[in-house]
Amino acid sequence: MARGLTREMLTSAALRIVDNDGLQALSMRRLGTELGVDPMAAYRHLSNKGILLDEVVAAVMSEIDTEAIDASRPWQDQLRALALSYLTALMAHPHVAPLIAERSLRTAGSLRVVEKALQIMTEAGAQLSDAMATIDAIGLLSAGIAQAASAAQVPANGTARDFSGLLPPREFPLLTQAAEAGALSDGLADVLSFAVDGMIAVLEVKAQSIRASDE
Amino acid sequence: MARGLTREMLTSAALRIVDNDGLQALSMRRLGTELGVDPMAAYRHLSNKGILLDEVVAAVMSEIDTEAIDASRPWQDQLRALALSYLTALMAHPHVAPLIAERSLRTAGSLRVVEKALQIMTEAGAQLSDAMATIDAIGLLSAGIAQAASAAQVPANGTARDFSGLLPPREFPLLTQAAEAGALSDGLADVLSFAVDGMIAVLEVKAQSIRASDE
DNA sequence: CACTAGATGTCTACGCTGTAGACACCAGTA
DNA sequence: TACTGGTGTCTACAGCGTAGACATCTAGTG
Repeated sequence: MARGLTREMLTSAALRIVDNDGLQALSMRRLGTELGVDPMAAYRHLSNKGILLDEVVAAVMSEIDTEAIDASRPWQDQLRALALSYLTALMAHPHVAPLIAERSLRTAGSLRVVEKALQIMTEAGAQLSDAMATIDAIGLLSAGIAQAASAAQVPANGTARDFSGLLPPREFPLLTQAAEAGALSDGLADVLSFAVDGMIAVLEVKAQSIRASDE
Repeated sequence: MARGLTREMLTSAALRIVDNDGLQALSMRRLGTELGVDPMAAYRHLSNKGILLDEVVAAVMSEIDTEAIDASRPWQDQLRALALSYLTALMAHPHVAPLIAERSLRTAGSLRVVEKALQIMTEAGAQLSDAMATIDAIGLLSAGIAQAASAAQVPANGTARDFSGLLPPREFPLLTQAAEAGALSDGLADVLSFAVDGMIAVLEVKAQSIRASDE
């Protein structure tokens, strides 16, 4: 009867399944098999599958390392580091990304990170609403990037991706050029830093103008 | 026997179902019911459900209005307008957003938009890789925003969202403040324009420095 | 020590899903 | 008129999440 089933065992087994075989592979039956236990056993610890998914999201979120950010560095670097930590955690479990995007980006587990980011930016003189926008953008972008990475890995049952060879150069000259330069599928991660740099630029300008009007 | 079933009828019925009742409501059986036809009839026109979903994505993409962009305006405005068109199309069908995020952001239907955006930015002196990054960011952010909007509408089967009343102010002072200011759930759409403005700023600076080194 | 109450794992079963395969019919061509 | 290919229908299968009954093991109480 294997009396020792716990929420943590279920969560980590679930995460293992998702990491190895993708999100669609995570069924309650598969989860049971993975732990050598009846599928229904999970329901003694988790009232439904949704809760299990929340738990998986929380597990990934808990891997984000906020302590590694050096508070002595300029706020711009801190923000960049935080964004990178976030993306890194997600990219470690790309198949979880759809869950993160779907189940709100601010589930309990990520509150810690959000608070940290707010702190960095407001101390730098940013307005709360701008800081929130920046955070949302970082979260959404990271989730999107990870999701794209996940989708690229899984064949995704009969969908026609990868038209690399077959896009008509007449109609799409620039796209063709970009594809040939490899700018399409590569460097999706650069998108985040590009966007973050952009938002930092805006925050800098705004903070400066506020400081100027204060004097 | 209703001899007149077409791919378009199936696609538009599917989109109607998704818009009204969410993505999880779209089953082949439901699709059949919607059209007063046997569930299996759809398989005469679409080899599997994945193709149907691709078709739905394409339908939404086709609603993006690239012609409405005024070429006489400065490129910054054009880019902003394009981003807004993209988001608007997605927000018209928020429940489709997960599909768009999952099935690559550059399915056939959106190539047109991507090419247009590339054109705007390269004519303004941007490098192709930077332009691609900007486009990816716009696409991912729009999809993320729409997805968040979709998730907020659907109760999402037993997940604990909306901790508005119950987040401990001691631990999360800034978050609490932001929540009280309503900066959390409102204005997700502002996130896109904030990020776009940021990336425009970066593109401007880069273009300027390139022009300077040319002389 | 005996007994009980609760927690936990197991089993069966229901209605849902996508879709394979056989069948029935109808339109157009030879 | 006979046939052929396209289309809609029907049945069936394996898989899903999970409700509800049952069995068993553990801890606490007298």
